[in-house]
Amino acid sequence: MFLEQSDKRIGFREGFKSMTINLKQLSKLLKLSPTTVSRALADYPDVSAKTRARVKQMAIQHGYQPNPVARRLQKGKTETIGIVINPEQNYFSDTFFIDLLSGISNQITRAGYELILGVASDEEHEMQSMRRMVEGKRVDGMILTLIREQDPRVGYLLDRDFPFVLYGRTRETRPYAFVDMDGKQAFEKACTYLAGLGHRRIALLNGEPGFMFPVGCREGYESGLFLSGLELDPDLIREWRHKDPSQSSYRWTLELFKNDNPPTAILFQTEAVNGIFKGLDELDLQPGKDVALIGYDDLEIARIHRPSLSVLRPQAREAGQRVVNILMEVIKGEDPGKFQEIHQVEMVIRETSLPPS
Amino acid sequence: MFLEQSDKRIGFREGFKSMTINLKQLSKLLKLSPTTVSRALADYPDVSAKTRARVKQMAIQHGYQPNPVARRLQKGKTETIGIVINPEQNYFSDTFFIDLLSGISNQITRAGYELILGVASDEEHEMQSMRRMVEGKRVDGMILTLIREQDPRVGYLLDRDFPFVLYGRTRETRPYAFVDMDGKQAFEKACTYLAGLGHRRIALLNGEPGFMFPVGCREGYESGLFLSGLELDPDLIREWRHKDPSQSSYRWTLELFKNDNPPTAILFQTEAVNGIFKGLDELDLQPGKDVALIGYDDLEIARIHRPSLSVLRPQAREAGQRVVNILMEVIKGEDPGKFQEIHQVEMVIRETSLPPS
DNA sequence: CACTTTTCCCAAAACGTTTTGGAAAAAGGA
DNA sequence: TCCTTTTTCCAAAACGTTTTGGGAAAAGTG
Repeated sequence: MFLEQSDKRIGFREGFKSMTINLKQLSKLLKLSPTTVSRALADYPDVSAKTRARVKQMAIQHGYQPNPVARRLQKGKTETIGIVINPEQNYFSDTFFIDLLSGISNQITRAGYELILGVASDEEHEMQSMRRMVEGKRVDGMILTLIREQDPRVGYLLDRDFPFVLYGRTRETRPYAFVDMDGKQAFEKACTYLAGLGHRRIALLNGEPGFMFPVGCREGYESGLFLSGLELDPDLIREWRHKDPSQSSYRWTLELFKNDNPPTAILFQTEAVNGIFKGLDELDLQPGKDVALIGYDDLEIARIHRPSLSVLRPQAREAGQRVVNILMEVIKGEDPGKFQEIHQVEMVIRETSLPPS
Repeated sequence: MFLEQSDKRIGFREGFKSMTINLKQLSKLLKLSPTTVSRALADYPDVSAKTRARVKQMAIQHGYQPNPVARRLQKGKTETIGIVINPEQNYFSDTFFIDLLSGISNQITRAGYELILGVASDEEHEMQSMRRMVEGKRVDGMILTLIREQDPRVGYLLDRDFPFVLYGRTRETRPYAFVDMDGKQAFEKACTYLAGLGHRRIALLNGEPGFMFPVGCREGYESGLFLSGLELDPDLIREWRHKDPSQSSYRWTLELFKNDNPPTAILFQTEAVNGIFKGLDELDLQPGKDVALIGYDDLEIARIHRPSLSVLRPQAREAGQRVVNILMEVIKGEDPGKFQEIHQVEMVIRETSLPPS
């Protein structure tokens, strides 16, 4: 059994020689038309059960897989989703992001789609990378993460009616699809929990301003204080920076305890924990004993540290899967406004959330 | 000015409406054939300078970009590179990997290619994800990372003559292309440096067995000891596990100092530093003062810790760029055996590499 | 049996490029 | 002027699918 194409290519020694069969060759083998073979494989009802079985068997035997590039051209779809990550916002130290990406990737593969990745180190390159994907017709849809309060990417995509889903939210009046964690509810829960234990001075080390996530965190924090009858003290709130989470949180921790009336508990994003530990250590304060701690994100350090860290645990993997499923609907033409999901965040109480001593 | 296609699609309200122009429409606008327009844009010499300019101007004006899917079909290339990452080997906590990915991505974009990402949580899924890319004709080449001593992926790709480049090396007799860091030389350098300071008991906390990188580390360590006239003590060598770097290194650190003749210095991969710090802390040993430390990889923690950590610093970003450049050559049909690069690793002396006290 | 319906298959077109193999027009040479 | 060479352009084919719009044969119906 030899194939037409491989004959043609004899002596064609440069590059990778594809030894795979294509539709025409397969149909010749079966003495059927390419049409019928294609339709048999796609389970169209207008091909008899017998030939369908025969076609499928032969396809498997020869390891036939339709050339995705040709299919994409014909279907007018790229079968591809784009995402742009930003290494400067050292996002990756979070297992959470890997979980998100893992959920996204699995679901995309299940749909027979591809995930293409852009890496951009600042806002301008992020936009540039996205434009290349969108205007270059390289993707059918975009996934956006690490959303800013004012995020030009969202306006850009809305303007051209291009399918996308946010992991997060932004300030934008037009309807769009998103999956977000309920940071507000999470921080409210953590805050009232600590207050319930008797803590009266609860500090918040929040994420970098300009991004949307810290906004919800702060709302939850304030609401938690309010519900517990505690007063807001601006001195107990500060933000760390993405580019040096540990350094900025370290400095702030030191400052925090210069306060006449220092806190007995801190809420923060686990990413910044190293700086806090370092600061507390320097001040001879025991984490969990002298100061209660609850972090957002269940990173490895939270589990292995002694005392182990109480955390708020977002289900990133499932969120990633939802993002993809929603994006597929939006690509099909569904109204994006219908897909706005806010996921609950679980609280995991470990050893650093005791009553004040 | 209206376009044929947009007329046809009036009322076609589902999904994203492409408002972009294609080659036929552009050539109609220019009153030229598609052939000429295509060749003008590709700078073929058989189109006059004047029309070339006219074509390019019009192309820019209408934002024409050739449809990559159509081009790929015609050219018989996917213009796409694949990579599979494994979140279980929590590789991402390393900024180093992000640097690598960043270099890879930038260079791929520069070449007009795409990077598609697979996420797989174990060896079997890694293989499966790669097979989908290769046999499904979804990529022109593969990049492999986190290489094992016996790595079935390499054999698989060699068997079908498929272009690929390793970041790392493996045990394989057939020639293949790789870019690797000189772990051996790095650890040798660190070891002789410490010995030169007067350390006589130098321990090695190595990476997970089964992977290739730790092999080089150990060779360098042993060679460093030998060059310094020190004897190898198997009690001073242990491996940590990818799935819980901190936990495993913590336990080993405690064991290590139960030794009658404990070490005065430790070589390790920075990823495992948290466990070491924790262990030393528990033993009331000061890092850098009581025990000298040199880690491999310049992570954030190494810079911000006090005392700051001396490290071996691989240039991951540049390595990533080299990987891509080499892969492009291999795809063109160059002999992979020609491309075997071993990059030097720089040593950065900070505060944890003092003479023994 | 004659007619209609259903079943099963296929030729041709289409997706949007690039490449091939000329051909017409312009320029150069005697 | 006539022939050759160079310049400039283009029609058609090709890449490998899926979809469109039938059409022939088989089955059902009276």
